[in-house]
Amino acid sequence: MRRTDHESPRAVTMRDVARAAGVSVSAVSLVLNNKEGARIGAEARARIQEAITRLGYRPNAMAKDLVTGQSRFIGLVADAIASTPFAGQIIHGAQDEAWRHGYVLLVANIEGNQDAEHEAIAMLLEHKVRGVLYSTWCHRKVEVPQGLGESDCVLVNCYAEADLPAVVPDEVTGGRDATRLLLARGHRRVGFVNTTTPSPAREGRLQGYRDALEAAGIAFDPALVIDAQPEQEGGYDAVAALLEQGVTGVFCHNDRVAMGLYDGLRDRGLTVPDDVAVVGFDNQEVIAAHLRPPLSTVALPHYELGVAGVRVLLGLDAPGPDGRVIVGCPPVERASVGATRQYADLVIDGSAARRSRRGSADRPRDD
Amino acid sequence: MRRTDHESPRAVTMRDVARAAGVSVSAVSLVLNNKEGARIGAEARARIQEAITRLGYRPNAMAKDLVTGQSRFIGLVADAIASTPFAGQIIHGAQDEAWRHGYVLLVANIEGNQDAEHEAIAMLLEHKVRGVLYSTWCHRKVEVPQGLGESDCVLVNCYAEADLPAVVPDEVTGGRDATRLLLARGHRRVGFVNTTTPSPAREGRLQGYRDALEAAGIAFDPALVIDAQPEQEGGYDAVAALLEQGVTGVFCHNDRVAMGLYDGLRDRGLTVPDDVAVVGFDNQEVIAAHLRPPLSTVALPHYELGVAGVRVLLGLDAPGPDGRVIVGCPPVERASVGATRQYADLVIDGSAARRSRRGSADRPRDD
DNA sequence: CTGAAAGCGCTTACAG
DNA sequence: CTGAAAGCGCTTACAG
Repeated sequence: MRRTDHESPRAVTMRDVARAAGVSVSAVSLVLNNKEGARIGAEARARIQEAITRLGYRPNAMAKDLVTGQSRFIGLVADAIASTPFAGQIIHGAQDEAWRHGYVLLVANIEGNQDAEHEAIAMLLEHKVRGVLYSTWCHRKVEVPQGLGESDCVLVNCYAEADLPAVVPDEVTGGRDATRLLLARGHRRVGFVNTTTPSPAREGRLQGYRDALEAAGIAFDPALVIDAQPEQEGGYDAVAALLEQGVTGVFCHNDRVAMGLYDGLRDRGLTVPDDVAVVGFDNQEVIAAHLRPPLSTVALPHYELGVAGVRVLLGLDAPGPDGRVIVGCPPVERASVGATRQYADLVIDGSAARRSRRGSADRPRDD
Repeated sequence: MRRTDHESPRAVTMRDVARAAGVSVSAVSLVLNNKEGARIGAEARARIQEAITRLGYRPNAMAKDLVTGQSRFIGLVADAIASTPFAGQIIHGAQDEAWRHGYVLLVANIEGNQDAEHEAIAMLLEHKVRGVLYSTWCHRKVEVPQGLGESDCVLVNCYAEADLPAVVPDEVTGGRDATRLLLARGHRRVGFVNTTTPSPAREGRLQGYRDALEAAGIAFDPALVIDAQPEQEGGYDAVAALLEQGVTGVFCHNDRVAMGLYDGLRDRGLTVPDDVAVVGFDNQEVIAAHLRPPLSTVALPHYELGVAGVRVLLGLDAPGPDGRVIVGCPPVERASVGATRQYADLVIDGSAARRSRRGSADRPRDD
């Protein structure tokens, strides 16, 4: 078993390189950061390069940060990295964007632990992070912890009383587009299985549902809205009430609810989409893409939320006057609403999300 | 909108504290790290404390690391943080354990991007990490990238030709325990839907299945083993062949396959567990805990893999002579095998996993 | 065109 | 019991 000696013989430093190349450390620093002004002789340059590779020199990022007075860290506090893939997508987006600008992510996971949160924030602050992204896996209102005021801070997938920039998904437009997926197939009695949990998702998606109905000239019927726990069990249990109302299409608060609904319908010998068309929310791939039939849904743009969070933090994007950046939730059409008009899943890339973010910027709400 | 000034007026430093308290910086450093030998007067100590809180002083971790010559970073390279919750659980475990020892996780996500991998490793090395955990979401053999040799390195949920310590799940015992869940209910014709993908999971779980049958005195029948793609679709498609063989219980390569199997059985009017009992693998909560009926399965110990990775890296745990640390996969019993003998899910905590890791240490295999 | 020197914020012997 | 000094590995004016 190879055991790398970590009482290493001493790391190779810039001075070693300088000595090996027969130049000063300043010269090495200059070519390393290939500074414009630096006029270093071609052969000196070559000797330096050679020494660097021969000695296997690696710059010391911390020494560099120390002297330049600013670290290249961005802190990311996440509340549930282990329970859902959602936090992972935020991290992925944040990291890609941070990297693009020479920053590195310092991730602190807070699995509902208050003490860990304090510790985590202290840790980030002691590393003199450029700023911190405070993120939640589920869109909600948060109490921003103390110490965060000492640093730049952007909220991601959450918002607060405090006057902090917040990047959040566009629940209203998402709910509207989900409903439209059904209306476009001619469904007129469209049920909505909402969550029982008060949240921006609950209020926003309901608003979107109502907006879509209104735009289609369909009167809102409260009897078609069923509150249920936002899991498979909730969807399953909602089936009876929905069928009683004679719905032909159902918009579910999330994909898990839709999965339960599928089971309930099947138990009654009904099929999707012929008897009842179904649309979910979240685009949780492991479920939505693999139900029978695959589930039409609306994607939560976690990756884009992470990207946008970093951009706001670095001052590359500015939030609206209300301090919000609203990111669109792109619809993903699959077979659960009938023959798809387009067979490929809608592409969810940066440009698409950015487009929808702008498109919905005039509609900042959902709290 | 509050915009924290990041051209900050200059961070408060130890010298500021020293000046404010009327002592030397050494004195401040001493009380800050409450060094044993340090004899600082009680009142000086008090003045220092007061100055620290009044000025809101935060130590600079990077300066500290620089002078002590060792950083408190542990690097974690993950290959798919965004696609599954699995990587998140590894990160969670690694972070908890790292934190416990005063280390902080520097996470680098590699979503299948070779270039990003090189960049990421360079980044970690330049931060002079104490070592790096190279992890995959799916247990497999990997090619360890170049630069990693420059640092201590532990493989997590993967292994390599190279002579590196590897922390991996116990696929064999997992497969055996999953099969036992069915045998214990009296099933004698037990099918196994394995994956088509060659992998330690494929070979190990099959071995476990065979071991369990043998221990129960049941002859292995190759016709009962169906290879299928490891997703819902694979499970659904396997139903016909399984029923043809007259199975009464099925062990599925993973929970997603089990989910597809449920659908296939239901389409034929069969019920779980009365007509066919089902067991999965992975314990992917969002699915397993919410199927109808909830799915018995075997948990992949991602959290514990992360913990163990850090422990091996820090030299707190030693791998076996073959360089492996094998972590157990605890069975989680739910209703899909019939009335549960114990109603609560088996607890998957550190001690349990550690126990099973030891318990299976004499059984290092699966490649 | 290149080198010597100061300094980033700390810690740790070493003097007093 | 406490302070002055050197040094961690860098960068950046500033001299030659």
